[in-house]
Formats: sequence, C-alpha cells, structure tokens
Amino acid sequence: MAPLDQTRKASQQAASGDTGIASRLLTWYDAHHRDLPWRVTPVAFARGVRADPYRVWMSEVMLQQTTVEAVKAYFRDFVEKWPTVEALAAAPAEDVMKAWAGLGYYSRARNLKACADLVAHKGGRFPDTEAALRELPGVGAYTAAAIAAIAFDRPAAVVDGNVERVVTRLYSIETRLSEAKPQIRALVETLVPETRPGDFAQAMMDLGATICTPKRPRCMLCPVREDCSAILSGDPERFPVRLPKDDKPLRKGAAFVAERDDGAILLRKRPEKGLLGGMTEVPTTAWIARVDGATTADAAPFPADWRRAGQIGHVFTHFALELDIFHARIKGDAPAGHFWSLAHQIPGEALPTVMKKVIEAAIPGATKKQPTR
DNA sequence: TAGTCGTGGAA
DNA sequence: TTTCCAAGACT
Repeated sequence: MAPLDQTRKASQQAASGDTGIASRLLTWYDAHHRDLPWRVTPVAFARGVRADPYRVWMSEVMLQQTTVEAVKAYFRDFVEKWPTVEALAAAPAEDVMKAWAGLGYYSRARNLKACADLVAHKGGRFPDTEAALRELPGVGAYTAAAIAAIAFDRPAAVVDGNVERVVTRLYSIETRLSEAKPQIRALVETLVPETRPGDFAQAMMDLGATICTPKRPRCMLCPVREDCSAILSGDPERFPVRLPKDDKPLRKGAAFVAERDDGAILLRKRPEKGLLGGMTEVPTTAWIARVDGATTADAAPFPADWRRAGQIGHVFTHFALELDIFHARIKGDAPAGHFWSLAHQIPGEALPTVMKKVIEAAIPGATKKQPTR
C-alpha cells in the first residue's frame, strides 16, 4: 500500500469512528502499564487525579534519549531537592549541574534551569498548549506534545522513538525513517483518541518499550497484532528502516590528576558550550585524533612529578576517547582557572562520568560517596 | 539538514 | 566483545 493510501485509510477509519487501535491499546494499558515515579496510574486518573505539569516536564526532559531505569533515581532526587518549579528557579545553576552529573547531555540541565527560571518568573504555571510549550528552552516537538497530552489532556500527537517503531511496523513503512517522519506524525494524528490522549501516548510508549521492542518483539503479547502489517511479513524487526552508521573516530589525550597532601584534587570548569558544557574536569590536553598514542607528561598544564596512572577509555555519541592518566602530588595555591576540591566534596562535584573514570584511575575511591580508603 | 551532544544496559 | 540505541533538542 502506498504511503498516502495508508494515511487515507487511517483517516477514514478515524473519521468513521473506528478507534479500534487506540481502544485496544488503552485496554491493554489499563492492565499492563508500567508504574513509574512520575506517572499517574489509569485508576487514579479515572478518579480525577491529574499529573503535576512540573513533574511531567521534569521527567520528559530527563527521558530525552535516556532510559527509564537511568532516569528514576535522578527524578526522585530532583523532585525531592526541588519540589516545585519555584524551588528549582531559586536554586543555583551549579547545584543543578551537580545533581545532573552522570545523566549525560548536559545542555538539558542548563535548559532545565533556564526553563524553570522563565516559568517561575511568569507566575509559576506551565503553558497548557503545545505551541506555547514548544517555546520553552529544551522543549522540542516531542516534549511539547508529551506535556500537552499527559499533563493537560490535550489530543497531541506524541511521536518519540517508540512511537516511530510501533507505527512503522503497524503500517510496514519502507521509507527511510529520516524521511518518513511526516508520514508517521500524520498517522499518529489519526490514531489519537478524543478521550485519554495522555494515556494513549504513554500506552504507545509502554508498548514500544515492553512489547514492540527493537529486537525480538513480543508480538504474541501485542494488543494490536491484528492491526499490524509487519507481523504478517514475519520480520517486524526490519522496521523502522535506518541507514547504516559510520564508524566512530578515536581521539586521544592525557588527563592530569593533581592531588594535595590532604586529598584535595585540582579541578577546573569546562566552557559553558560544547561537549560536557559547564561541567567540571581535571586538567587535560586537547582530545585530538592521533595514531602514535604516545602521550607524555610534557603536555601537563604545569610542571610536577607526574607519574603514569594508567589509561581509561570512554565512548561518546560520535567519537571514542582514550586518555592517558597522570598523577602527581603538589602543594600551594591553585593555578589560575583552577580550584581545589576537598576530598569530601569530590563525590558531589559536577563531574561527568568520563572524569570520574579518570580520577578513579589515579585515586581509587576518590569519587565514591562513601570512601573506602 | 546533518552534525553535535553522554551514558549505560541489553543482546 | 561489539553493536545498538533510549520518552530528542539545538544549530
């Protein structure tokens, strides 16, 4: 079936009152939904309970390109520290970065803070329309639709990676995913029910996360298998159709862990923009593509009795990194642009994971909250 | 529009 | 071990 025909057929079904897919999905969701810290259960929703827009927004930003399991602990920590958007707006940006450390994509944390400041300044209420939400920093098409649907019960077309997978399978969309997005959105719009659009969105995502998985989908358990085109072909894993990815280049460099006699470590802050923007690091060389790999202490930001302390590897989204680690004990004041972080402060610093690896390589246990040394 | 931006778990 | 990629946004 041609793409336009698929869309037209779905439109006719929706227009003629065939809400079968949404209906079956919601029934399944009532019985099999995941219980998540930011979620209002279907039973509570039926009693009139509505999600707190602040918590919905917080969870959606954290969940951008991030797994549910990784988000849970951070979400609980954030809403405990800052229960309201006003509380988050009143917090120092540094504290927010520290609390976000380890979750990745750190521009999200900056945008989170900027958005909280903006919303709090405008009275503390989040906008309740997709268009107005879309204007907030860090809120794109997906997140605006998700908040509108989940927090404000609006029939927005919520399209994330799960939904793309479910829809491309339902309709066996052969078009490359990057080009199929408009068609996918149009199809989702035809599926969104008048009632419970928020639960429908969450049901689609739960289906994608637990049944219609990227690998080995559990089609036998799927509530919409009778509606699914891909299952007939016997190879639903084929969808969505993606382009093969390029290999990641390797970059190398050296990192320098300077330790004071009392266990303090010399740190500095990265520029606000770019990779690991606004986060804290130990001094390092530039991370450049090189084949010799022979880093020496000559590259250190200042002279000291640098001793090799091993090597760590880390994989970012678009490159892999190998860092040679050097360790030295130094005395005196921190060089310009650097600061000493006391041993008990180090676990709470805004250190991205790669930097925790570096410090651990030189001083085992230094970044752990309960030092074993 | 295509590249940039983290991390960790699953297979 | 390697590969994939997760409730994407921004430029």
